[in-house]
Amino acid sequence: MKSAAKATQAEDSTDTSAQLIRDSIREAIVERRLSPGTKLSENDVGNLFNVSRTLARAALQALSYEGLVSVEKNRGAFVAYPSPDEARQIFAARRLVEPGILREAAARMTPGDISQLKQLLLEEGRLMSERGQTARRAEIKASGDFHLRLAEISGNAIMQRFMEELVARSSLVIALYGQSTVSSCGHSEHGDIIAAIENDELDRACRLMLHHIAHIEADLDLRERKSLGLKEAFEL
Amino acid sequence: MKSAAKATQAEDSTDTSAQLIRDSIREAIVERRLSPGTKLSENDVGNLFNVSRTLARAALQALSYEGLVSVEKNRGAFVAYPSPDEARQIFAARRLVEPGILREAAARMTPGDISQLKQLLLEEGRLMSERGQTARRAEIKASGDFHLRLAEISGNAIMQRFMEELVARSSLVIALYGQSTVSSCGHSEHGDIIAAIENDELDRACRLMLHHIAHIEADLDLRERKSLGLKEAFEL
DNA sequence: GCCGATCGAATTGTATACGATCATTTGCAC
DNA sequence: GTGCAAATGATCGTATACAATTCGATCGGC
Repeated sequence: MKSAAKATQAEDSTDTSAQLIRDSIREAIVERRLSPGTKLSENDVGNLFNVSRTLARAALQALSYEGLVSVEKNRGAFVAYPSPDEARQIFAARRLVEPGILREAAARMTPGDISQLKQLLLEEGRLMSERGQTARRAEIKASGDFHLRLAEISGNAIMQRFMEELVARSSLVIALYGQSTVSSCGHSEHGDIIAAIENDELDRACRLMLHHIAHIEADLDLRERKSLGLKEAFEL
Repeated sequence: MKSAAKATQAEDSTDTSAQLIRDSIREAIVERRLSPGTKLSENDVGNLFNVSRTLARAALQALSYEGLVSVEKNRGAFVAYPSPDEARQIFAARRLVEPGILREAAARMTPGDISQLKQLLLEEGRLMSERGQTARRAEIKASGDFHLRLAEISGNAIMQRFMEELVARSSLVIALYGQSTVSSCGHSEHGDIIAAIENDELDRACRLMLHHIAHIEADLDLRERKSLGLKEAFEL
């Protein structure tokens, strides 16, 4: 069902265990079951997935390359804790590439793609009205999947992988700096973008996308949060 | 001197050996000392760098993530052999991101940056007029460095890393499908772009960049080259 | 009582070992 | 001589073992 799994499966089903572990951990990070800063010990990861440290380590290194975990020499791997500056760069990158992806996707979009995107929106809306942790997590992922699906439709595997990285890291940023309890994306904005595409208003769709990204970013409080483990924690 | 080394060094000098090996191999690929399809056995790589297979493997996996080598399950790692379709995607991605990077870079560019870029062009021109393998290799790298330097000036580390991947993979594509003996980039076009930036003609600079990329791509012969190890090789 | 040094447990860095898979070649039948 | 099958060699996948480093705790000094 999810695109990543489908792609790798179609490839050659040549998934080494390390990649499965990597995907599992990434999913956990994106769904915010793992918080930024959480230590990911090689032993613990290995035990959790019943493999040796070798594979756990490989998975962590791969995640490090995606920017989702940071490995510090001789100290271990941690779920990434993006700095405000990194956060800004992530969203700057999204502003830079998503309009272009949207244009490409719109050019190649079939009626089937559109109805599939609409169904994604429906699902997203359904999850929004639901209560509970699992619904919340599914909603987070669904809102990201909208952007990923566009990248997939654009037909450029390289941009697709890049967007996967950006969406995942965005989730981390939102987990860290997001303010409003309402989760990641303004849901209606996704619908507006689709509508604009359907009406062949490509420029408007791109503007909407930029506004959408700006809207997400505006909900962040990107101030340096020093350790906060000092007196400030009690001065309130 | 080169940006990658500087960045990692400034970071924390926390370079594990695997990363050094990865960088060495990447450099060899970009400079086309390693041809597409060359087998990179874990044993050979390990022996070459006097490390165990563990580290060699880690380096190869990292390169695989960058798309520079392809690892085939139970068969080994090979210098990537991008298909024509992949090649098109690489250049499509560059057309998509480089104008945006250029805009960002122009907005932040200092006089020092400009003179540094000009110096890069000078060096590039000098190498072009020189003869010999080493000059050719240096020229290839220098022409890529122009694009990388722009990404660096843009101040977005994420886009910078992405461009590093795109430039490296472009080098592979050119090695495979390039026709004209004259190496990768039309040198003068780099100068034109700088000139446009200096004159605050940002739109023109972006157009020039797009033309430049198109120009590189136009020099490719992106036809499927089936194995070619059959009778076709002698039918000529 | 508080601060710094030393020791120990835990964790990572790297190497080696063993089982599994794939490519090649040898040998046999036809 | 040709084609298929089994054995052989090389290479990869994964686990385990040992060395190096870090973090925390205990102990001694002030």
